[in-house]
Amino acid sequence: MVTIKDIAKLANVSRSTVSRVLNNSGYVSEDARKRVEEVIEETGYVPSEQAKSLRTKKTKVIGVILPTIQTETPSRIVTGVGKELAKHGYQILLANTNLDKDKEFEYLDLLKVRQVDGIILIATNTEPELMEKIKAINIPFVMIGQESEEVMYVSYDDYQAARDLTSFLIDEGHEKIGFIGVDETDRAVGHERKRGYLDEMESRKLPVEKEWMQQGIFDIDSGREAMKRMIESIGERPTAVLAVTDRLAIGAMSYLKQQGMSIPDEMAVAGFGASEMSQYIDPPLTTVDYQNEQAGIEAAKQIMASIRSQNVQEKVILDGRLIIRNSV
Amino acid sequence: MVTIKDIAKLANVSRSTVSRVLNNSGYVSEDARKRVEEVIEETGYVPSEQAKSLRTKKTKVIGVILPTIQTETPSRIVTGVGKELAKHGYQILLANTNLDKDKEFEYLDLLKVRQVDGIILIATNTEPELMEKIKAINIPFVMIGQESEEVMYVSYDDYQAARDLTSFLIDEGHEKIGFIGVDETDRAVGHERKRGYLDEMESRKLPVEKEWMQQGIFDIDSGREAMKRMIESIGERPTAVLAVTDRLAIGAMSYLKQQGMSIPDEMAVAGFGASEMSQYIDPPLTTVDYQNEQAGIEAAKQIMASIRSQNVQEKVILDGRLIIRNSV
DNA sequence: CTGTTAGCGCTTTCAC
DNA sequence: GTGAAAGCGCTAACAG
Repeated sequence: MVTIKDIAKLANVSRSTVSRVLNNSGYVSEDARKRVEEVIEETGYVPSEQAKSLRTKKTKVIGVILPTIQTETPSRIVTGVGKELAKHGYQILLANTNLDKDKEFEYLDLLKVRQVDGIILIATNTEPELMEKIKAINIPFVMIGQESEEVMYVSYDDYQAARDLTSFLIDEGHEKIGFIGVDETDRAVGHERKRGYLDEMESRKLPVEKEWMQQGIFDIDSGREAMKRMIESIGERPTAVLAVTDRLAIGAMSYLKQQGMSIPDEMAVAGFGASEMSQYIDPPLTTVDYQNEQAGIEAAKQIMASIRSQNVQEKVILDGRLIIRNSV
Repeated sequence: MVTIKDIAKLANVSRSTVSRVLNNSGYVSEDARKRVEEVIEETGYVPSEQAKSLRTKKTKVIGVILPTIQTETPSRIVTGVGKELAKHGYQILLANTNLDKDKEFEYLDLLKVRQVDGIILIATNTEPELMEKIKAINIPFVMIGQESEEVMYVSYDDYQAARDLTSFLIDEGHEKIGFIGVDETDRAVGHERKRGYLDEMESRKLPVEKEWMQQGIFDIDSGREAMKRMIESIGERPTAVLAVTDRLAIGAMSYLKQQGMSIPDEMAVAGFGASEMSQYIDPPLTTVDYQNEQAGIEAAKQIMASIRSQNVQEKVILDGRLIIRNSV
């Protein structure tokens, strides 16, 4: 391996001088600079990031903790983060919890040990212990997808989007509207979207039956199951259903179609997330586009600003954009 | 920041002794060990991976180069790689080319500079210059998804899977079978799957019309377009179509349904990849499951073996498993 | 069993 | 303008 020492020797200068031309810092005579550059060229030398960061305390690596890489939202976010970071010569160290919450804690430690310059967490919850831990870690940090007073974050306006979508359903003539949610420990998806739905229903003076509110987890099958429970319940049947993710909505549609019900005539369906499939499923799904990639870009920008201790925005809240298709 | 020096001082031993208890190497008296461990506990000290790897030349990081993180195959592979690597205390440094082939070269260099202990490439091609570069980089390396005599790889038996699927279609009574492929620079997906299809057709003495062979790129829309071209061509229409990815197949189905054609009665459709949507689309898609996560695990195992210079398998070829559903 | 010493590859004063 | 020297945090002979 060729090191700065070799270059110095070959160019007949000291290591300091080589370092200077490498970093464009301090004075270097044209002559010396030329010699050094030539030798670098010839040898194909590249300085070791290793050694550099031991000295400078900067690794140019950002740790990204995420719950899974197998669904579209986090994938898009990571893509955005990666694109923005690449512009600054930073890279992503991946920490995939595979939905194991304990690992969020573990990875926080691990990333600290690895001396990453910053951490981005694609969050599924905002449990106090987690927030505590993050503050204790004391590394530039940005959370994506959830809100908390304690940390910097990029989030979506889940409440408003849910209200808008519910409002749209009502405007289309629906009065009995069902809801498929998820656990409320996920504040953004579980709590806020539900709150938006409920508030909008209430402000329009529309009743909500208990059986119309079902809960799933994040997969397609649980959407099926939730829809099944809603349909099989005895009371009045809703004419539309709002699912808090596209996957749940797709599961719901799958069940409805299997039962021979027509969408949207017998049951309108809407989701969240603008998944790729939402436009190819039959009928195409009405949903909310959250610009996930943009969220990733914003988070990366924030963390870069934070690292450079520039003026940092404590929070960025992105809007959802309603995409109206034939499922309603 | 608390360093080994601090621990040494506080525990009244030398840095070497601290290092010894840290790494469980060499002899350390019970007494000293206890003192050191206590101090470590109290201070919450964790050794810097930075410094360690400068010394040991091991970073415990594996670079993963991939074309995109937004489709299921690479996501599943990365999940597998991550799981296996985590067992060994290794992490993934992500290098997402966003389908820009030039970046494969750039990232190879970048990962080298970062001194990663190994590189895994989720490959879309096996161009000679790329293979050259990889060998020049001289870091433990495993390629996934493509084959090459030059490097270690984990791949799928694309040829056989394509033959099997074609054979299945024929067994179901189809004689006129169309094909939606991709560019053959992607040897595995473009070339081998096509070869499997053609060989099987030939061995069964079935003709293949030129118009039955269409080409798309990797997205759903291009599947639609390809199907459209096939349907609109003048000659005889096939009764079944084989698409080399599920997304292409889903695009094709989307077009067929839009045209009011019934699947599988008027046109049977089959894909590759066992995408999640394949089971929820209507009708559920016949496809080939490639155990992508397993491929990631295998690749990680190989690279770990290679790093530890244990006996390494030069190649691992995984089978595809036919999943028969109602689209045929 | 333990400490001393040297050094990984680089940056950064501080003199000259 | 340039070099010498120190040091980032750690490991690994080597000597005792």
